[in-house]
Amino acid sequence: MKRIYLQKAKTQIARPNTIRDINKQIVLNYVRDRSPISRADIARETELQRSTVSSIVDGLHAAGLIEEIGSGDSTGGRKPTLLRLKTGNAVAIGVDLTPRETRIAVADLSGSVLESETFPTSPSESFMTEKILETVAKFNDKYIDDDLAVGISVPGVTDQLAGRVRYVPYFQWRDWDIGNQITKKIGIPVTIENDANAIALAELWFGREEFRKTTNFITVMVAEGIGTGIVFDGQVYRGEKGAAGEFGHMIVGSNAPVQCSCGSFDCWEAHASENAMLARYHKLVKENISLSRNIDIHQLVGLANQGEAEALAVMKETAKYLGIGISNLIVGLSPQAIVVSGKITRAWDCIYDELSSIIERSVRQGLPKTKLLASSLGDQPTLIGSLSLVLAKKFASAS
Amino acid sequence: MKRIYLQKAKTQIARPNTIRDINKQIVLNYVRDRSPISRADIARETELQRSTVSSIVDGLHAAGLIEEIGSGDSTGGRKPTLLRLKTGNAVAIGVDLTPRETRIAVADLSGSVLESETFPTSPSESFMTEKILETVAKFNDKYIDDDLAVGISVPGVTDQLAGRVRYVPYFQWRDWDIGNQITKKIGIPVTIENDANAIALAELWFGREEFRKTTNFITVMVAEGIGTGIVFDGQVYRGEKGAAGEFGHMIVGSNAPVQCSCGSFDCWEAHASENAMLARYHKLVKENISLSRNIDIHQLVGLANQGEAEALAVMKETAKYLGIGISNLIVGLSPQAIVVSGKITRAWDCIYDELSSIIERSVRQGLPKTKLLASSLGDQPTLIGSLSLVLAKKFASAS
DNA sequence: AATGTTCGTTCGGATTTACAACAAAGTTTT
DNA sequence: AAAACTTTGTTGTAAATCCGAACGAACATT
Repeated sequence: MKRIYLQKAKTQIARPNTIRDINKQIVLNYVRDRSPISRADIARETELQRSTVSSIVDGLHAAGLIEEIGSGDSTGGRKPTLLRLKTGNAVAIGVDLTPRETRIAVADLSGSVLESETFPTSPSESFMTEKILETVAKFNDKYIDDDLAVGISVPGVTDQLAGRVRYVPYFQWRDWDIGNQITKKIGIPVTIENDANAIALAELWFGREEFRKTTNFITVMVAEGIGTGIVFDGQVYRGEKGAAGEFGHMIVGSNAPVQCSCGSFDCWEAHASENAMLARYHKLVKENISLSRNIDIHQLVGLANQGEAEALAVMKETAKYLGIGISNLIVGLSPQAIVVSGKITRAWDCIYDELSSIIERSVRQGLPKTKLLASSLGDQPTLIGSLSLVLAKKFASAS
Repeated sequence: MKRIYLQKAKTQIARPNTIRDINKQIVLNYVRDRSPISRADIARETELQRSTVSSIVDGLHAAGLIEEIGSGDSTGGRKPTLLRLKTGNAVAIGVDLTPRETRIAVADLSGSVLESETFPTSPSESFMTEKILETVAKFNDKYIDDDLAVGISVPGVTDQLAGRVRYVPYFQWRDWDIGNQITKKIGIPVTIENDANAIALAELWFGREEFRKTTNFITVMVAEGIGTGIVFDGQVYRGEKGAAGEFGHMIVGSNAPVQCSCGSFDCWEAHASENAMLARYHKLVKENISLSRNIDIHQLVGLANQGEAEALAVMKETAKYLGIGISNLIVGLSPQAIVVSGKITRAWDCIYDELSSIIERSVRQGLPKTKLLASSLGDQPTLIGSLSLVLAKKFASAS
C-alpha cells in the first residue's frame, strides 16, 4: 500500500487533531482501495475501534468524500452498511499537454472522466495560455457547486512551488507561468508536474492493483524523447526543484542515430526514443528506394506488428538500447518493477524478448528480479497523470 | 533537516501516544542539532507549548538520552537551563568490515568513539564470525550497564530483515548470517547494511552541517569497486531487498582497463575504480621499463600529488570516467550534492577540474546545479557508517 | 419463539496538547 | 535599595482524541 506521508517539508509537530488527520486518511484510503467496504471491516483491518471508525466515517461523509450504498450480505447478524467513494461530483480538472495535442478533462474522485475537450497544441505560449485559461474557466463555471483543483502535465521541467514551467524542450518554452495565471485569474489551486512523474503518480494511484501495492518502481515513457518517473517508497521522487527523472540524458554509448534535444549523440534518448526509431527506419529504407516514404511512429509500430522485416529490425535495435538504459536503472535503483509506456508498447511482443535478455544480466549477484511491464493506463496515460496530481493530494492529505 | 519517519512499512494508525512519540523525536533532534539549547528555545522553534516541551524533556531525561549542563546567559529574565545529548555512555557497537581490515568500536550517542579494536580481515567466513562474536561480546560485557546495539557495514549486498549478508563479491561470501548469530548468542539487536549506504547514512546524520540539512544527495564510494548510496528526501534508499546502490554496474562505455567483478568490461566500476586506476598505471609504466614496479593505490595517489606525469595521466583518465557516471546520476536523480569518498579524494585537486567540466553538461536545460564535494567523514567513513546504523535509529524512533 | 451473531452507536476513562496562571530568577529603571 | 519588567520553567484546567465496554438494532439459526 502507498505510504501516506504525515509531514510537510518542515519537521511538523503533532497536535491532538494530527491523530485524527492521520486516521482520516487511512480510512479514506481503505474506502478507496477496498470499496465497497463496511465500517466493521475497516475497523478489523486497521485495528481501529469500531467506534473510532464510525466517528471518522461521519466526518468523511459530511465532507462529501464518501457515501453509503445500502446494505451488504449478513454473515449471521446485522447487515453491514457498505461505503464507497462519492462518484459523479467533479473534483479535478486535468490539463494534459503533449507536443501534438492538449486535452483538458474534468473527473470525479474515482478518476472517471466526466467531460473533456481537445485541441491541437500550438508552439505559441501566449495562445496556449489563453486557450487553457478559457477552457479551465468554462469547466470551473459549469461545475460551480464543486471545489475544483487543476493538475497540469507537461513534457518538461516544472517548478511546482512557483507554479510555473521552467523549460519545455520541444517548443523551447522557458519560464511559462501558466500555473500562477490560472490561480490568479480563476482562483483555484494548480499543481504542475513533468509528464513522466505524473504518469508515475497515476500508476501508483490508478494503475493495476499490482502497481498500487508496489512501493518502488520506475516508469519509462518513450515518446519524442525518453522520460523517467521514479517512485520511491510509495512516493514520486522529484529531486531538487523537481528536476529528477531526466535519465533520458544518461550516457549509454556513442554515435546515436539522431541528436538528442540536449545536443549530444551519447544520450539514452538519442538511442532509444521514437525519433531514434524513425531515423533508423529512414536510414534502412533509403537504401531500398522502392520503400522510401515518410511514416510516423504509429505506422512504424503497425508495420512491425505486421512483420515487415525493416520495421522489425528497427524495433529490435531500439529495444537493445532501451534495454541498456533500463538495465542501468535496475542495477542502480533495484526497483520492484519497470513500467514502460508509450506507443512502442503496442509492439510489446516484438521488443519484450530483446529487452528481457539484456535485463537478465542484473540478476547476477543475488539481486532480486525486477519485473518488466507495459503500462496499465491505456491510451491516455498523461491525461490520467494530470488528474492524479489533484486526486492523489485529496487522498494523501485528507481535506 | 532530516525527515523523521513516523510510519513503518505498513500503514500504521495513530493512537493518543503516537502524538507523544512524534514530538519526542522532534525535541530529541532539536537537542541533537542545536545543542546546547534551552526548553524555552525548543518551544519557540517547534511551536510546542513550553509546558509540553518540559514534559517531553522530563521523559527524555529519565530515559538517559539528554542531560542538563547548567545555565545559559540571561536576556533580561530568568536564566535558561541548557540541555544537550548525554555523552560518555556507550550505546552503539560498530563493526566496519573492509577487504583489508575489520574495526570494531564502541561509541556514545554523539558518535564519539570510546574504544576500538582492529584486526586484519580474513577470507574465512567462520573465522570472521568467531572473531566478531568474541569482540562484540567482550565490549557488551564491559559496558554491561548500557543497552547496546550493533551496526555492521560490509562491502556487499545485505538483507537487513533477515540479519544476514547476501553476497560479498570480494571474498565470494554468500548468505553469511553474522547478524543472526550475534542476536542469538549475545542477545542484542543488530543492523546490517551495505558500506555505501552506511556512509550515506553517516553523512546525513554525522556529516558536515551542510549535508545534514541536505535531503537529496548521493555518495559515491571509490574503492576496489564503486559503491553508491542514495539519500532521497532525508532517508537512505535501499531499493527492493536492500539491493539498491549498485550503480557501479551501470554501463558507461566499453573496453575498460579491467574486468568488473560481475565479469563485464562495460561497467562504470571497471572504468573508474581503484583497480582500474592501478591497471591503467601498470599499462603505462610497462612501456617505460625503468619505472616498472608494483605499487598500491596509496602510493599511486601519492605520486600524483607529487606531480609524476604517468600518475597524473592516470588520475585524469580515471576522473573522466568517474565524471561520466556521476553525470548520469545527476541528470537522472538531480540530487543537491554528490559526495565522493575513498582514497582518490586525497588527490582531489588533480581530479576536481576534470570531474567538474564533464559534470557541467548537466547544467544545460535549466537543471539546478549539483554540488560536488569530498566526504567530510575523515579517514574512517565506513566505521562512522556502521555506528550510524545504530545511532540514526535512536533518533528516528525515539526509544 | 428463543438464542446467538454481527453491526453500528453511546458513554466513561486514559493520554496528550493548548492555554492561562503562577512561581522562580534574573535585569533594568527609578 | 526598591520597584517594575522579562524570561524561564511549572502547575492546573479545558479540549480533542482513541480505547474499551456496554448496549440496542438487525439479522440468522435452531
